[in-house]
Amino acid sequence: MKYSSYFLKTHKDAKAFDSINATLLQKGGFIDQVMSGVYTMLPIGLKTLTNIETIVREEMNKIASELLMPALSPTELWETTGRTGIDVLFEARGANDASRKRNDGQYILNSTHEELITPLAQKNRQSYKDFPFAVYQIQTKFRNEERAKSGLMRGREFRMKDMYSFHTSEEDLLAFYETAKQAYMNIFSRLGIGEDTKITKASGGDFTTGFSHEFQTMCESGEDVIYINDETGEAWNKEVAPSEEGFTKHNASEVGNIFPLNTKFSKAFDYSYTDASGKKQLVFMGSYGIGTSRLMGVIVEKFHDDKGIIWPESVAPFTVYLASLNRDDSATVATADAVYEELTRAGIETLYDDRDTGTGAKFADADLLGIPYRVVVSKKTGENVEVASRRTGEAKTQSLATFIQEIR
RNA sequence: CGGGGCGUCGUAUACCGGUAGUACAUAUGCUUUGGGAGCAUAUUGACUGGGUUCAAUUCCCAGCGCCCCGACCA
Repeated sequence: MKYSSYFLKTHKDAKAFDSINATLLQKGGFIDQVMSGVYTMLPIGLKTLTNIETIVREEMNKIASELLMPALSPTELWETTGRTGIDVLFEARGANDASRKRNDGQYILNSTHEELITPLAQKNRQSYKDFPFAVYQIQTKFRNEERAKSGLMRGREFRMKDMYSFHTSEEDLLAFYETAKQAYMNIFSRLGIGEDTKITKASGGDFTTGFSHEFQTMCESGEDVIYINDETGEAWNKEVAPSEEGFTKHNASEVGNIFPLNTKFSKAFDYSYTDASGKKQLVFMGSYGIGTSRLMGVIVEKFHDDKGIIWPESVAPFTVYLASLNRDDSATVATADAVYEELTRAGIETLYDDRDTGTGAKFADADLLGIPYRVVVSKKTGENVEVASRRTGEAKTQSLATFIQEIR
């Protein structure tokens, strides 16, 4: 991608927020705030988010089928489960409904999709032979948080992967639950935060008398507090309130949450399957969420320095930032063009800074945008290119062919 | 939902009861070109509604919005 034709604008003097991810992502032109807790994903931001979601999708496809449910749903579905009173729910109505004397609040902007998936599963899976199964989606969710804050870490409209599993017994549900846990850890490892992400026991809410589990990424700016047992390494959510003795406290951000729903929703929707003997039995369900846009914020919180973001290679919007210097020298420009073509042909995602700006501006953008490798072509580099690692800061001059070979 | 702060060019900010200033950005020209370049010129602004006043961007009230702290977060 050529910088000159990309819809990208960095902001040298962007406002500094207390939240690092809000500051850096806006300064780097990844996101644009529309209102409190609501952001546009700009092209380079969307590319990053898509990389995160692709990793999530690849791991989820191993255990579930992807589908896409609507953001809008009829209020009736939520009345079935009695969850219309949840104060984070957004209601929606047509702009002219009032003058047409129709009822207000006929629709809900979904904050989660148990109310939609349960009747959908019921339409399609009624025999014990059809079980177990799991479906998931990556979709935009709406929650009217009483206080949106911290950039992407707590929005009112945000991206989430939600999966739902269906079983004929609690044992089968719990077995799948463990499979999902493993899939989640695979995802967090691929995103570069595996070692810092703990599975914590948390309250099961009104779904179960047992625990639910949260995936908490240790992070200074996280809004949760977790307790890790010094001996066993077991982690607990603050709300479960273990004694503090023998535990180490960490700030953390909740990047995933899994719930054994058991029969709460199948009861509400009267969703039963027919067993081998012809009897009706209630379906057991589980739900599993990962906040993909929040993950993007958490990754920035964890990987940055005073110059900008340091994306892990797996999520970086581009692999290479090609800084073309000496744009007034046609031979050097020709070399840079050739390097760009070569990188592109090698399948390496490259942001080619072909702008006619000063060197400082290019280097500053390379650092701010957090692209893993900065490749410089200038009068100095001649037949070679200069390659600098964003993470280590180390720079070396080498042939392009060697560089391509090294990173492939 | 409680508390605090704020609302001024595209962005970040300053001043002011009577002509709103600066920086960045943008445009043009010249000079620059290995760490957010320099000079010159130009363009662009008071959240909304009400009140006080001869006069309100400034003071007061309300609404809306944003930031921060706390509570909340199935």
